[in-house]
Amino acid sequence: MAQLIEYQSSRSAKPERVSAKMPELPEVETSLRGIAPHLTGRQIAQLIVRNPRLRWPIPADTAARVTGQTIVALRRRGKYLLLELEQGLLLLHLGMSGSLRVLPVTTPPELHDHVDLCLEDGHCLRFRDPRRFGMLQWTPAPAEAHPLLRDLGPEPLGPAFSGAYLHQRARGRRAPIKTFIMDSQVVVGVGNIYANESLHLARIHPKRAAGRISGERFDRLAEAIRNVLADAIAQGGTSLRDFVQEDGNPGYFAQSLRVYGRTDQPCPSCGGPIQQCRIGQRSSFYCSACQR
DNA sequence: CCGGACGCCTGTCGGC
DNA sequence: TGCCGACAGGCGTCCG
Repeated sequence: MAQLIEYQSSRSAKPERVSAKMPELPEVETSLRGIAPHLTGRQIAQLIVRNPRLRWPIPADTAARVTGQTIVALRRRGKYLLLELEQGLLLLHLGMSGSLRVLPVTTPPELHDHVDLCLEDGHCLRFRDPRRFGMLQWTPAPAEAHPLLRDLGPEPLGPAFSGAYLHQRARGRRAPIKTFIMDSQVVVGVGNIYANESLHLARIHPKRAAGRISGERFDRLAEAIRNVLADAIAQGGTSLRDFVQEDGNPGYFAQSLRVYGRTDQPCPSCGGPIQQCRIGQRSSFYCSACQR
């Protein structure tokens, strides 16, 4: 099956959509919803690791740790997927090129299909990750105690996240607001794409110092972040069935974008040209008329 | 404590 | 046409 949407570089003539190859929070949530019905309550028959060299190497004893265990529940924390087992949990991160599908174990693996979590029912959860920025780790620790999860900020769609919260955390911070909201200790799940989109929606300049933004504008920003993420999750619902196809679509979805990758194109609000700059080593896009 | 830079990795694309 | 450098990005880690 042809790729649904082709990737458009930031300087190309008409980039309106971007392939959802970059798992941000909505993609992870969509993955969770797609795979959970196929995994919950199932027993792990085998773990096949074809290439253990991900972000951190998959320890050699991981298969022994998880084989025979039942997957009790699946959860998401930030961009981490948590598979709760009878003993311990499996942490899974998609990095920036990871994707998950549920397939018959007989489906031949392709290049970059690094891991199969095989179930007793003849299916497997297949993890593909060309750039290998993802991770898979078993840990006996409860999620709250794990070093990678312990210091994470609140969920942007949860009750602890608000403009008042952001305002309080930003006090004294001189970092650009874009860097600030991409800090997972401040709030989880806001990657580069959605940071750009949220700031445009909230009409805040991405370079503005976080500590110099009013409470009112933080209210707007918190709402923008929630709306942008919730909309993307809602779009993802339409492609859930792709998770059980074996013909290559990883089940992600295309996202319509206001500013990301749209350098020199008209701002959707005022028609002025979208600007591009670098903030914290990341490409940033904004409208210099709308965002202050 | 804070902020900025770096490195991991591969596929894609522009330029020569 | 082929090669090569730049770029994309999450995020832990290191350094000033």
